[in-house]
Amino acid sequence: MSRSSQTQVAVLGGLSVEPMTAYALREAIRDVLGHFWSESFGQIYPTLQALEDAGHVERRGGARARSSVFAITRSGEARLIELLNEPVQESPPRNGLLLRLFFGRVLGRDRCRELLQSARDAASSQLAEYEQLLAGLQAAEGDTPDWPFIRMTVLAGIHHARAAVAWADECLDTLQGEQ
Amino acid sequence: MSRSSQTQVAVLGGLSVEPMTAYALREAIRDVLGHFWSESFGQIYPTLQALEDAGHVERRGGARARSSVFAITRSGEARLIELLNEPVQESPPRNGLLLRLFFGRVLGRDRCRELLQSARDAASSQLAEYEQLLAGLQAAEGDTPDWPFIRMTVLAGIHHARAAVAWADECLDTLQGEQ
DNA sequence: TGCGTCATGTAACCCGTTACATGATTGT
DNA sequence: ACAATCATGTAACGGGTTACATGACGCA
Repeated sequence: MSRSSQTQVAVLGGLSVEPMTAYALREAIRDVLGHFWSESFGQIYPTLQALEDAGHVERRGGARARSSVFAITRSGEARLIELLNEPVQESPPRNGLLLRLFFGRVLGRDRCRELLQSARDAASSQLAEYEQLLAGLQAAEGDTPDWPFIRMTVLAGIHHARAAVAWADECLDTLQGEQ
Repeated sequence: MSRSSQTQVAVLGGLSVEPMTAYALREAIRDVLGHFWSESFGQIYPTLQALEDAGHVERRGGARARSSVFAITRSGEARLIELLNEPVQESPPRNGLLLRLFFGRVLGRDRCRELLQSARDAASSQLAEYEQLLAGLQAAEGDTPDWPFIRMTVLAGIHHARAAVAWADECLDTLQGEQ
């Protein structure tokens, strides 16, 4: 049951690290989970409201304060565990780059080469970014109990980026011929 | 300009291969582009209607026939090229598996291991599937001008699946310790 | 005095899926 | 005759983004 609110996972998870305002929560999600998750204000505020109504989070600093800090409650922690245990549901695939390449005959070889090259460049610089991030986080969080799990998410980015670079190179090779 | 209708690319692209009914188009998209793209009936029918109104496709077999075949027109081909040349816009990331792993401390080591193992299994069998698909397509389409481009999309799947397996293995290693 | 950032929310909109209603064709 | 599949569409709904409206606080 429970209507898919994966948003609740991000929100409750964020608050499980430390209490914060909705605004700070959004920044945390953007900055920390940004590589594999995103939420907008339009989702966060209503979700927090719903979670408060359900008693899963509590508002500190006055119900009508200009700046209210939210904290996760006991029942919120239980709810988070429940949600984390629900089966992972992935969204239908929609890869604009592959869609374009598939119709490459129509698009033209040159334009395909350009697309591949810029995909390669993007993946390559992202790879460098992730590697730096990993080193930085290792220094900052290396001792916390969260570290092994944080590391996994960055590793996923690294593996993915490496694969993208190798793929683009292989494709560029096959398009190398004249004409 | 032009509101993002990536759906139009899939539809016009499909019809650029050969004329077909809306129903067949949906099957083609599911079976052929399925690894990286998806469209539902609720998208395809209105899109075809809009494209017909714009003169980009034409309906053959009677306007009110029970089974009308759509064909791309000259202006539709131009439109397709135009759309293919628009910048690739990717949707915001939303990876449910990484979201769960990130909060692995809350989820628990055992459950994380399970998630990783089933992700590994899925990727591994997908890899085998892609490799078989590549061989099959090579035999069937190896001589067509579309082949190099079709191949690229399958290669992307292969690289991605291999990376997923390697990543899951690496993560499982770090979680191997007792406790 | 005024700018930038922190902060809270809402409303409009868009994209897309699911479910439903309907009926023709084909094979057994 | 009937079941399965081909075929066409629509309506309801849900999830999510963007843009907008509003205002406090700190600082230069």
